[in-house]
Amino acid sequence: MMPNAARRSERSRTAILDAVLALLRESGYADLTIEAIASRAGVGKQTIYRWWPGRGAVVLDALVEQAAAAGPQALPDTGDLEADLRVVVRAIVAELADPRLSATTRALTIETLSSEAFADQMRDRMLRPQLDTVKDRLRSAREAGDLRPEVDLDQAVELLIGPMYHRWMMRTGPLTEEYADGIVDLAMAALRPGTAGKPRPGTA
Amino acid sequence: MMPNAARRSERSRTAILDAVLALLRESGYADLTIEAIASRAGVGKQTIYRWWPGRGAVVLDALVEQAAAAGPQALPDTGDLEADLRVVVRAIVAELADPRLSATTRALTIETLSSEAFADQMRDRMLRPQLDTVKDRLRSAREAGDLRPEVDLDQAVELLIGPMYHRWMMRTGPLTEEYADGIVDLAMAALRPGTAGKPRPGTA
Amino acid sequence: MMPNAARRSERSRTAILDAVLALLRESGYADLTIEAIASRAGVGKQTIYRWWPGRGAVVLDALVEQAAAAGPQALPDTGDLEADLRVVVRAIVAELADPRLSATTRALTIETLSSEAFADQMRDRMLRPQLDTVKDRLRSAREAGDLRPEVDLDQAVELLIGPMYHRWMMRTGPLTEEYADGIVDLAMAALRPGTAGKPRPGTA
Amino acid sequence: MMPNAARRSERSRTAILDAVLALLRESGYADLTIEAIASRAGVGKQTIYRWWPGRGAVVLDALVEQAAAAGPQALPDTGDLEADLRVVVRAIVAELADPRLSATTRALTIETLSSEAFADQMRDRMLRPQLDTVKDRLRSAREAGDLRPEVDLDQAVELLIGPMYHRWMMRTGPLTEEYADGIVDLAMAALRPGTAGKPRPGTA
DNA sequence: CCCTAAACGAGACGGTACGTCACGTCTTGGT
DNA sequence: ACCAAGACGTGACGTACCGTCTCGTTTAGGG
Repeated sequence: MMPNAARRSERSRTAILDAVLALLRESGYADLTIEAIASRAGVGKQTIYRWWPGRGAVVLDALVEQAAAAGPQALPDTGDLEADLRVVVRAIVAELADPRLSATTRALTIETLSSEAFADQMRDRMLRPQLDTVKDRLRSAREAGDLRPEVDLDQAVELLIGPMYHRWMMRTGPLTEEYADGIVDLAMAALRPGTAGKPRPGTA
Repeated sequence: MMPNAARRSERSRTAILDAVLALLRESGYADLTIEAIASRAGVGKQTIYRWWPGRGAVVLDALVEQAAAAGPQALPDTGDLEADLRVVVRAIVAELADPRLSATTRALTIETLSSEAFADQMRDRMLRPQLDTVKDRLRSAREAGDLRPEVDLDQAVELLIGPMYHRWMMRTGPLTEEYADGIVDLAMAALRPGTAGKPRPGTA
Repeated sequence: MMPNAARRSERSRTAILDAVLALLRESGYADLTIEAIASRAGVGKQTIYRWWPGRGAVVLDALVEQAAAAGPQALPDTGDLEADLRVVVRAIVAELADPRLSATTRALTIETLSSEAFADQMRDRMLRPQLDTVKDRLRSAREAGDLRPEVDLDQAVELLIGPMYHRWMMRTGPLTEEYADGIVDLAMAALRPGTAGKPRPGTA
Repeated sequence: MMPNAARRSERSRTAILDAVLALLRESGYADLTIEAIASRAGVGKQTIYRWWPGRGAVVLDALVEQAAAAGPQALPDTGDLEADLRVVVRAIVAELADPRLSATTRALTIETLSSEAFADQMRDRMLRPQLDTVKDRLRSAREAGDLRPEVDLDQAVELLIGPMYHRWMMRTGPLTEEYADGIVDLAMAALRPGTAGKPRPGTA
């Protein structure tokens, strides 16, 4: 019933994942059918269904593989938090602004919205590693006293990331370097210690 | 070639949009086929294809109609910016946390990611009106001196909205009232005047 | 309920019948839809349905009109039966051999096979007049003693006509002048008096 | 592009042809849709379209199969040509007179008139085998001296068959046993040797 | 000569069937 | 045994016409 993973053909596995990346690049997620993958990979459809539950899973594997091949991208830690964040945020904005590069992100997001099971996989295998690099940098900043100690690090990461993705998805504005810097400015204002976290009782 | 809108049957239009809402409620976006809509509405498929280019467009119309029927929801302006924002943000978080309510948002987001044409429609007809209510509140806050005057209002809105949507989509954490308040705290810290905008040269 | 024939638009009637003939000539019976006729004639579909029960009836009217316009074609009566028959048979074979001319016959035959009501109309309004000219010639031949008196004239006509139509429909052989003459030879052998009608009792 | 006939499912093929025959029996050719066949056969539409170009072709196969199953019907050769022909002609007339039996012939004739490709198939696979049995009998009659040697056998066959089909299609008269005998009488008069083939110069 | 009821063009409508596409499963050699 | 190849049942797609049903707009005859 369950296939024997030991006998799995590495040739097929690689051909399939390569085909997925090629087709994503060429035609976009909407035209990415299982039959197209099988045909492009020179593989039987059953060989795909044997090892993956569906389209989303194959795509995720393909992209994780791709990310792994690119090697782990570390975050600079120059001691200057704002400068370091500027680097990441600019990089992400640049990637989202490039239709070629963001096509895969688009695909993953669609699948994430379509399937809870996929969403969990996606989060743990693709997203979390990326977010954690930022989170680690913020943690070291907190230890250095560059961060208000009471802020939740996860929320802080999302404060940086969320607005960019929102603008990218909804096309509510340009994705430029100036925009990236604006994001960092706002985020730094929110995170920098100097400001009283909650001067609520009697401000005005 | 182009159908004559003057002769359009209001009965059919209404039946179709109602059917879409009913089916969305009952079965979700994945099971929402044109044939199911036509059948449920007691309408020929051609009548759908005559007036809408595809599934996404019908759904968008249905939801816009629904939103319009609910009447324009204004934002409170009590004079206390933070309190007012807390109301909206909590409301949005609550809606996203409810699987029933957020199903349609999920559908629209998928369609937005799938089609540029749809994305533009979606932005202008659904999203912008909602974002503008927040933007208006921020503008009045700026005039009241409750906002650093140099912040871009669009970026400020996205600073509030983006993180929530990101967490909702990527399931990176709980969508609770505490979380909503955390968002508002961070955003207020970023926007509140007291803080120097860019104390970059020589941080502390 | 029933339309008032007195108010009927002659312009429309003519345009419709002309459109039928034009479309039959250009595209054949299979592509002859009511919508195509209406569009070509610059007429509303309802105007067709108001005056005719269906496609077959319009086509029949169009072809009857066409035949009437061509005027009544008489059969020669030179006194030489065989020669006279040769003229008709050759003419019919020539018409059937021409794809252009036989297209309408093809259309009528299809409709005849499809609808009994149409078959009766077709027989009485198109076919009978043609067959009767042959039958009349045979009758005068009988009176002249050129025909075995006991043969049934209807069967005799069909003996001439039937084989041609069969070969035309089923494409069992060429439709040439030699073939036409062969038909006439056989038929004359069957009809000519000299032969004993039924020499059955003791022939061999 | 072309399906691999070796992998074809015999089960499906049989179910489809059986469904065609059943539906033809029950509802006639006009109601015989591909969807009805697929549904009745418990088969996907694509399985029909994979192996046949259209409705006519499936029907032809079904009827050829049916005819083959019934076994090859030979023609009697009692030595008495007229008696033997009377048997076939009466049988054909009887079949044409029965609306149930002739419905399929009607269907095939419509399709034959509609498509040249079908016409060729129809002729070679259904009609020719039937006509050849008659032709064979006539050939043996010629060798026995019961036939004028100069008559073309194909024309002779059509002389027998054509009139019947014409009367059946055009409903120009009753299809009775008397009629069948009349056909045979006329045909025998045309074919029997005693008569001079062409006494044309100087008739009498 | 005008008025009004009809017939008209246009085409939207609820349907049915079309022929195609991709799904996920099943089957058949081949290696 | 796993594989490529691809046939299979399923179901939705978007299109073409069906015959019916409004819509204004001619248009022709009876007052």
